[in-house]
Amino acid sequence: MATMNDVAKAAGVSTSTVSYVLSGKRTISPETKSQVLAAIDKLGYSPHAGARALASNRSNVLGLVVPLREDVNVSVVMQFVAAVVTTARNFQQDVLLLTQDDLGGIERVTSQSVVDGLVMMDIVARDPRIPLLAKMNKPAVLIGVPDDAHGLSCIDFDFAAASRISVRHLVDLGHRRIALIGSPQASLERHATYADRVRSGFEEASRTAGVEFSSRACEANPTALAEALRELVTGPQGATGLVVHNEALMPLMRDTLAEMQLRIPEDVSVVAIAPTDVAVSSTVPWTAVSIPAHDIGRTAVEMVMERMHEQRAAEVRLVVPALVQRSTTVAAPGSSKSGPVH
Amino acid sequence: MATMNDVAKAAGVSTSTVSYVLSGKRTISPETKSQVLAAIDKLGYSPHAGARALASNRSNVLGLVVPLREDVNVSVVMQFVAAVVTTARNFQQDVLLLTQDDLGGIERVTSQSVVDGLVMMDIVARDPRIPLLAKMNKPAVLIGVPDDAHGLSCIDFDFAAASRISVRHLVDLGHRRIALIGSPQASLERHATYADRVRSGFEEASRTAGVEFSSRACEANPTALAEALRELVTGPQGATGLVVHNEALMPLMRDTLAEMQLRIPEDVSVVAIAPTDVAVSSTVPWTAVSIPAHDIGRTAVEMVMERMHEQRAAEVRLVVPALVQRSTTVAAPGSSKSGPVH
DNA sequence: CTGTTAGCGCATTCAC
DNA sequence: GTGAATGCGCTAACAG
Repeated sequence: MATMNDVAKAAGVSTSTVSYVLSGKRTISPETKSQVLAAIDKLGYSPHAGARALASNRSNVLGLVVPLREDVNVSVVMQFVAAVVTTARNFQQDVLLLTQDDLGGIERVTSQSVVDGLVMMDIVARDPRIPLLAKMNKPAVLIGVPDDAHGLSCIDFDFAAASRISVRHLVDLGHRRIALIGSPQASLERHATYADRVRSGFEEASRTAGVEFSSRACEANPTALAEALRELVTGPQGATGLVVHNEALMPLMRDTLAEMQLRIPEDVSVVAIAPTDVAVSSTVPWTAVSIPAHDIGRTAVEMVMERMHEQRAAEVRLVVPALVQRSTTVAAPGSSKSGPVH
Repeated sequence: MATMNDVAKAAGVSTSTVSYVLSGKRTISPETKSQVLAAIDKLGYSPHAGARALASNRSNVLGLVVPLREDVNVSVVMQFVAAVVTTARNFQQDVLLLTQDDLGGIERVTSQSVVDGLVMMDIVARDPRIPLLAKMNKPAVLIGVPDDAHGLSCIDFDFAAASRISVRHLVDLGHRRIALIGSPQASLERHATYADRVRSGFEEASRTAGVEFSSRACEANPTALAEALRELVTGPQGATGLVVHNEALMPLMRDTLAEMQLRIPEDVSVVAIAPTDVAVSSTVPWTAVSIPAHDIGRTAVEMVMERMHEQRAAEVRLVVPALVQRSTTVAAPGSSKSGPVH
């Protein structure tokens, strides 16, 4: 409840001096500085965020728009959120949470200067929030790359490339019939950018390699997975290599295949496109392309902060994927290949 | 960028009039009111949150402290978060996110008046944040009941009662050897209040009923589950009835039991203590005590808001549990009971 | 290196 | 039913 004025009086200096020891925006002699700090300590002073926001025109709060849908993987969302909050703190910023569906919220917090900038997750191809966000005069970064970013900056994992290197890995191992088990139907239908890009990357790389391929969505439950596997692996497709991009399915994958009398990797090789922890937390770790959720979240905040002060051109950053071979991929049955060829 | 003054000029009235049409704190004639609203619309005016916070001493922001641990179930956390954000909006409040480990954050946002109140999740028995929070002069509500609430209000699901009715249900069905599969070890060790209470409720009710019982923690992976089941069910304990309080295990439960040649419910009856969606989203729905995460989150916000203006006594609210029998519990093998006896 | 001072945009108390 | 004036607590430009 003590104000800066109280501190100034107690320390026998002027208000601005107190302000400046706090902000460090001009040099203060060691003596006065220590007197001010002593007074601050003595009075238990802490600055009033609202007053500061009014005078400085900066709230030190970032908005984060998170999806709270059923079909997004919550653990990945949490990783993003954790990364964003942690990074924001490094920039002395707090994080205000907005939900996907609260369209008015974006406009409100931005026009009322509740936030200094925004990070928006789970972008879809033609996202109605983007033109809205672009109008508001605050720095914003999209996690995901929409069809038209309206001049906003984007950061994303290069899902298309992730898909392509997964395909190439399988092809190099001699697999000639491969399949993609993708996100739930709902993600595809709303054209979540990651889902679209994984699929197009998969199809493109498969065609280039000249292998037989097919792909399908899959819900996150054992029944749906079993059906997908029946269609793609034991069925007419007869795939021997699988790319799986569906975090929630990973814990079910091994058991479900086992029930169908299929062994990994002897009968079917599997590449996962999944967050690092999902890929390696299994008893037998997956050959996988890791989605570095933490890095992406951190970078998103850094990009917002970069644009906060200096005017800066919009950019699209894609995080380059890397495949790590673990125990779930081997040379195709009947193939002469004993390992990847480069 | 238009200010209230601009609006006042454009409407040919004074600033205070504009303020009052916005707040509704005094009666305004229809004519002036519509002129003001027209001016607001024309100028695209929106109030500056910082200025409002300074003048009114209210930020219209609630703080929410969420756990970002490994051992908490993220989907449940998300449900709470969604409920809190949604409810907060009904009270014209935004939500600022703080993480568990950011101890200084609680103090910062509260002493700087960044937030008007706080909701804190994942309380442990002797939570170091509680004395800290109690000192700050802002309304706060704990989700969970600690040993000493330091005068703060608490809301929680009555986990002890949930556990007791689960036990009684099994006992009524004739089960004489029962077991509890609980939260991961880490939750128990840090004395998360829900984990402690589920266990004590389980043991108390088992003793009262005079049945054999045992309980143990279980990590959220198939191997750990298999080991727990070997110990509790097929091992010397020979439990025929199981209470499971570990959301992340539920998707694995059926498969793991199947691998061990155990059928539900013929060989073992299972009661789940889990969020509603987890309990019913399975192919065969569980007999369960539902954790109403949404209700709890909503109530937490309501309690904070109640304490925002009027001084109000601290209280502890416990949400009463209810068990819904579905297909995973039947009379014990060899029991004469054909159903629950009341 | 330090002090003085004029706002930042809004809420609210008085006066009418 | 309306207006004028003051202050909320802080920042930053200006003056020294």
